Amino acid sequence: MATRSYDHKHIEATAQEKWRADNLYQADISDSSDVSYYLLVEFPYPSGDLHIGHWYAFAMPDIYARVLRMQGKNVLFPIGFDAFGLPAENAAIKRGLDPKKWTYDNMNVMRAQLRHMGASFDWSKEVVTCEPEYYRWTQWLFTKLYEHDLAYRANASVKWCPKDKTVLANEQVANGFCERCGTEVEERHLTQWFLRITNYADRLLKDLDELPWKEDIKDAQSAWIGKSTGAYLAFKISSQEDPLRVFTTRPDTIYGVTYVVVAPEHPLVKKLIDDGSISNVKEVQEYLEKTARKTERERSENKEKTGVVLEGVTATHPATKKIIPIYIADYVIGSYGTGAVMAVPAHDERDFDFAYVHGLPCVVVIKATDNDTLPMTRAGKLVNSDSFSGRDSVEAQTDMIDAVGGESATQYRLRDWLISRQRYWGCPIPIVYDPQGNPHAIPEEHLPWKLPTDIDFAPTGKSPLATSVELLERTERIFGKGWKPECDTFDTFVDSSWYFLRYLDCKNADAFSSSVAMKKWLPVDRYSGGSEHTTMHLLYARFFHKALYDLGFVPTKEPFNERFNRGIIMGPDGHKMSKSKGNVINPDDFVKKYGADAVRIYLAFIGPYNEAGSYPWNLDGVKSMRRFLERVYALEEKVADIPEQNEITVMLSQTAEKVSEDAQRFKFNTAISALMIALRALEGGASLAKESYLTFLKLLAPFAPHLTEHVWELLAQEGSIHSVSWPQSAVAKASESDTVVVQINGKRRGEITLPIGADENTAFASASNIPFVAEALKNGKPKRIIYVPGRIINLVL
RNA sequence: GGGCGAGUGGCGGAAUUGGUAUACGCGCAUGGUUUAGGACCAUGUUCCUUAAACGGAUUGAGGGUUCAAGUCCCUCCUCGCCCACCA
Repeated sequence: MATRSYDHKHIEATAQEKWRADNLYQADISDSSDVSYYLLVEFPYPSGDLHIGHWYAFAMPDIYARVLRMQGKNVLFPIGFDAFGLPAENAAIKRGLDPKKWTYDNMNVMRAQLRHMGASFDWSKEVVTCEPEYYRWTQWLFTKLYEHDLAYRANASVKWCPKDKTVLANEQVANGFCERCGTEVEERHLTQWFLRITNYADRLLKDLDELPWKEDIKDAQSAWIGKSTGAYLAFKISSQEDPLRVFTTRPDTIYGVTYVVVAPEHPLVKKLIDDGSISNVKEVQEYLEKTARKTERERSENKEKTGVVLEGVTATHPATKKIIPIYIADYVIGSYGTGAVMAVPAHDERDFDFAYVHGLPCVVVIKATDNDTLPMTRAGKLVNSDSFSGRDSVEAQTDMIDAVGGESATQYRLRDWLISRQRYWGCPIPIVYDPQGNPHAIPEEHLPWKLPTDIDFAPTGKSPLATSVELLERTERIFGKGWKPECDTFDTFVDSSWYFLRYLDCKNADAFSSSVAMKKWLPVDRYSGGSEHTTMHLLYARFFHKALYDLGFVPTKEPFNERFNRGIIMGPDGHKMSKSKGNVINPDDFVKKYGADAVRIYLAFIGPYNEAGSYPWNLDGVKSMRRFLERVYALEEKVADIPEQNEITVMLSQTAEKVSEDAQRFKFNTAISALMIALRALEGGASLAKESYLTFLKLLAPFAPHLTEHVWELLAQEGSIHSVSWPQSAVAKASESDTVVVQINGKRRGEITLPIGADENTAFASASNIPFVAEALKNGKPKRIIYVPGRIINLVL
C-alpha cells in the first residue's frame, strides 16, 4: 500500500488554468433539452477572506455539481456577491477607506480564493448586488411592489441598534439584541418603509406543505409565521362610545373573564388620560414612564407581572353584563392582536400570575378533575357558563363567539418586513418626496437611482445620504424645487431576495431577468445554505417570489424546490471557532501543506452534509486524506495493458452506484468511505487494468478534481476528466453465492454460503452442519424457521 | 416555559423497508523502516472473561411489540437548535 507524493501546487494551478481556458463549467441557459439542473448556494458577503465555513459552503455542493455534469445534466452552478452591507461602511468609518474600494478589493481576493478551491462555478453569470446594473432592478422591483401596495411607509415602533445606528427588522433581533453586532436594541418611533409580508402569511405557511424540505426547516418557518385562530371580542368601556376590542384564542372561556388588560402603548390609554376619564392619572403616568424606560428584553425576561388599574373607568362583560376593572400592564404586547386582552385567570398562566399579585377574582369555567391545578389551560366541559354549561368547550366555541357578538379571526406572529436602514452602503430606496412630503416612486427612466459619493460617514444616527449635496441637487433637478430624496437604503436582504433570478440573465439591460429562462430553470432544483437563514433570507425570498408571481413576473409560486441546511465546522476543541478562543482554523494553511483536494475530501468525510450538525476539525484529518490521495496516485504505477478483471469491474460498478446514491443525498462521507474500500480492492492485485483505474478516477474526480485531472493527463487521455461520462452502474452480481447469517433464537451462531436462490430446505440443511447448531438441534427440530433468502435464517427452538 | 432534533467505541461517524451493530477514518498499541525526529509500512483495536476464544455483555435508562429492535411503541434522563409574556 504505497504512497507517492505529488506536487499539489503545480497540479492545482495547471488544472485550474485548463478549466478556465476551456470554459468547462459554463452552463448553456438556452439549452432546450430536458436535462437542466439549477444548483444554488447562498452567495457570500465579500468580507475579504475565505474561512473554513466558506469552504464547507461551496466545495461540498461543488462535488454534487461535478457528479451531475458527468451524469449528463446541464448544470447551472452560479456564484456572485451579496456586496452591500455594514462591514464595508464600518471599514470606511474606521480606516478612512472608500466602502466601494474595500468591497471590490475583497471580491477580487475572494474570486481568486474560490478558484483555488477548485470550485466549478460558472463565473460568466456572476451577480454583484452593489453594481448599478444589478440594483437598478432591485429598485425597479421595489417600485412595482409599491405600485401594488405591497410596500408602504408608516410610523411605527421599531427596533433600533445603537451601535450600528440603524433600525432592524424583527427577524434581525435575537432576544432583544442586534443579531449582527450583539448590542441591546432600543425601541424607537420612526417613519419607515415596510413590505407587506403579512399579506402572504397564510400562503407562506400553507405552501410549505408542498415543499420537499426537511420538517425541521418547515417547522421553524411555520413557528415564525405563528398562526393563531380565535376571535375578536368587544368590551364596552364606561366613558367611551367605541368598545375595546381584544383578540383571544379561547373565546370558550369568556365566562371566566374577571378583568381586561391593555398594553401601555395602546391608544386608548392616551385617550382616557386626555379626556379626563381616569382618576389616578399620576399613578398611571408613572407606570407608563417606567415601562417606556424598559427595554424589550427587560419586559419579557422579567416575568413578574406589574400593572396599574385604571380608576374611574370600567368595562362591561359582554355575556354576564358584570362591571369589571381595566388594567394597563406590560405583559400585554402592544403590537400583537389588538394590543388588549381579556383576562381569564383560571385558564391562562399569565392572567393567573397577574390576578394573584393584584388580588383579582378567579372564575373556573372548564370542569376540573382531581389532578388539575390552576391555571388549567386545556379544553374540556364548560361550567359556570350560563346556557353553555355542560357543553364541550371546543364544540361550543363558535356559538359562544356569536352569543357575545364577536367575530372569528386569525392572527399571525409575523410582522411586516421593515426594510429601511439609516446606512450608506446599501441600495438607495427609489423614492422622492414632493414639497408636501408625499412619497413618489422614481420612474423607470431615472433608474438606477445611484448611490451618491459625496457623503459624510461620521455616524450620527441620521442617514448618511442626507449629507449628500449631489443627491439633493439631482432630486431637485429632475423633479423640481422643494422635492427631497429618501435618504435611507434597503436592508441587504432585499438585494438577496431575487439574486437567483438574475443569474439566469445577468447582463440583461431591459429586464430583471429573462422570462424564457425563468420558465425553463425555475424553481431552483436544490438550494444549499446556512440554517441561520431559515427565518430570514429563506422566508424573505419566498415572500418576494410570491409577490412577483402575483404580479406576473415569475412563473412559479415557490422559488426553491429542495433546501439543504449545512452544518458548522467547530474548532479542534469542539467549540465554535473564535479568535478569542484561539481555535480558528485557517484553510489556507492546510491547502498550502496538503492541497485543495485533501481539504475538500476531509470536509466531505467529516460528517453527513444533509444534516445541519456541528463537526469538530480534526488536526490529523486532512493529513490522512492526503495519504489516501497519495495511494491513489501510487496506483498509477501498477497500471498495465491487461484486460479488466470481471471481479474488479463488478466491484467498481457497485461503487459507482453507491457514490451516485450518496452524492444525490448529500452524504459525501459515505461516498468517500466507498471509494476508500474500492481503492483497497484495487491495490490488491499485482497489476491493474488501465480501464479499471480510469473508472476509479472518474468516481473520485468530483471529490478530488485536481489530482484526477493530472493523472488523466498522465495516462494520455483526451480532454478533461470532468467532461467524460459517469461510469455505468450496471447491477451485476459479484458472485453466484450469498452469505447467509444463521441465528438461533435471534442470536448469531455462524454463517453459511448458499447458491443464489437456495430454498429453505437447502438453507436449513446447510445451517445444521454448523457444530454449534447441530449441538442445539440434538433435542429435536426447531419450532419455527424464518428464512430470508440472501440475508438470514433464524431457527426458533 | 413551548416546539423540533439527537443520544452508537477514546474521537468524527456507518448501518434503504426491523434482518451480521460498531463500516470508513482519526487516535492508540505492538512491530518494521529511519542516524534521530517526523513521515511511511504491517498487524491489532466496542467492552468483559481469556493464553486465545468458537464464551458473555453491549447502541442514554427502564419497560413493551416481534422469530428478530440502534431502527417501531410507552415512561424517564441528558444534550443541541429554534422560539419565547404572541393571549
